[in-house]
Amino acid sequence: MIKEIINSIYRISSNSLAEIEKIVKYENYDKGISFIEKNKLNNKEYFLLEGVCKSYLINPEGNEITLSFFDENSVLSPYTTRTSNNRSLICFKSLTDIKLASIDANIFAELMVNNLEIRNFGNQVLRNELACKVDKEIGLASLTAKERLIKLREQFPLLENLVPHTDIATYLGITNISLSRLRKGLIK
Amino acid sequence: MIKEIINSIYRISSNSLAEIEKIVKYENYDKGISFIEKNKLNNKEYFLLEGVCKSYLINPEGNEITLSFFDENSVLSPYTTRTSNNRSLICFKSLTDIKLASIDANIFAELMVNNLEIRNFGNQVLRNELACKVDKEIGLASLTAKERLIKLREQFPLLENLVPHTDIATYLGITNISLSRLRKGLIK
DNA sequence: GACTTCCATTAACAAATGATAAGATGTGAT
DNA sequence: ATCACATCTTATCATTTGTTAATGGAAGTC
Repeated sequence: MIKEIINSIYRISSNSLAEIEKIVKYENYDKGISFIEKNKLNNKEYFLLEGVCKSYLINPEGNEITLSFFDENSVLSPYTTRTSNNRSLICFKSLTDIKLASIDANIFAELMVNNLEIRNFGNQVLRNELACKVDKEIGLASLTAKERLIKLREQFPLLENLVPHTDIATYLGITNISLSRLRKGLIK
Repeated sequence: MIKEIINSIYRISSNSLAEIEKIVKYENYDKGISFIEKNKLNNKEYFLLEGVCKSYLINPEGNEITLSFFDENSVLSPYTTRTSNNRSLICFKSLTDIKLASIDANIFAELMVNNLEIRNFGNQVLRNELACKVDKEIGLASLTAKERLIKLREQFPLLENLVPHTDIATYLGITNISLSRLRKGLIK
């Protein structure tokens, strides 16, 4: 049900909701699948119904650097912010088995132009995405790694039990060895 | 002239350009002025015509943390990405004397709805903003401070001669003492 | 000119993080 | 049950970065 996800971000009328539900499709992926790959075609907006996934990029050394985590009942980064010329700028990978709802990004863009409620919803998603990035940016620039871990735990309490610690370490901007040390230091 | 700025981002027809130019106003600020303040009303889009400015936030310790630098002939972060309920989420300060062109954000939003070219321009600005943030995010997560400084110098070669080093240090996520060390290490 | 005042640099020491390598644990396949 | 494989932890040492304090220089004020 994407209704709850949408309304938790910006409340819209059932008419507007119906317009979106008309074009929804569903996709399931096993754990460990890159369902959006860099430089490949992709023209969808996504809702994560079940499971956990991450957005990431490969750095020059060939390592995956986690950009964001996504928990169930959330919206993945909006199409316009991760796409240029229909090609994806970043990758998304399932970290558990996941269930997605997807809609065509072009049709959704039309709905945004023609429907004020949907436009407001879309813009709110956009602002949230930016706010998240600014928040992370500040954290990386002005918090210690330990403080960043504490903050991440507030956002995703179960994350360390669900996903490889390497993914968490690259998100925090440290090595997985350092993460292990921080975890130990936080036990007491 | 905002024409060159707009066309350097997304080429639009002279008709569309005229629609924007009709509503342009101009503002000048001396060095060191916070012309957008957090939690205050602001409803403008900005073009930076001359000078250098930064966006920033105050961290819990009361220090200004630089989010981005803006050089002449660039667009400042778009309204939707830095505003919620008409209140600014972040601050902007001039680091030199600056000349700005501004337009009403609500009128611009209407232009985006009604004019495909302007919509494409606006969306490109949005994508650029996100791409910048992702780029910085990756840098903070996977580069050393020295590498980040080298990258910043590629983007803004003269920055260290124009603005206080403290502003650069908080952008890089280090102290100004560390910045001084890195500068020395990069001289040879 | 003497005086602040602000900034950048440098030094010395402490703390945090990285790199490498070596165990330990758990899972799945056969 | 055993083996291989991946993952997390731990240990050791090197490097980077932070903290505090002192020094020096440039710009502005009186």
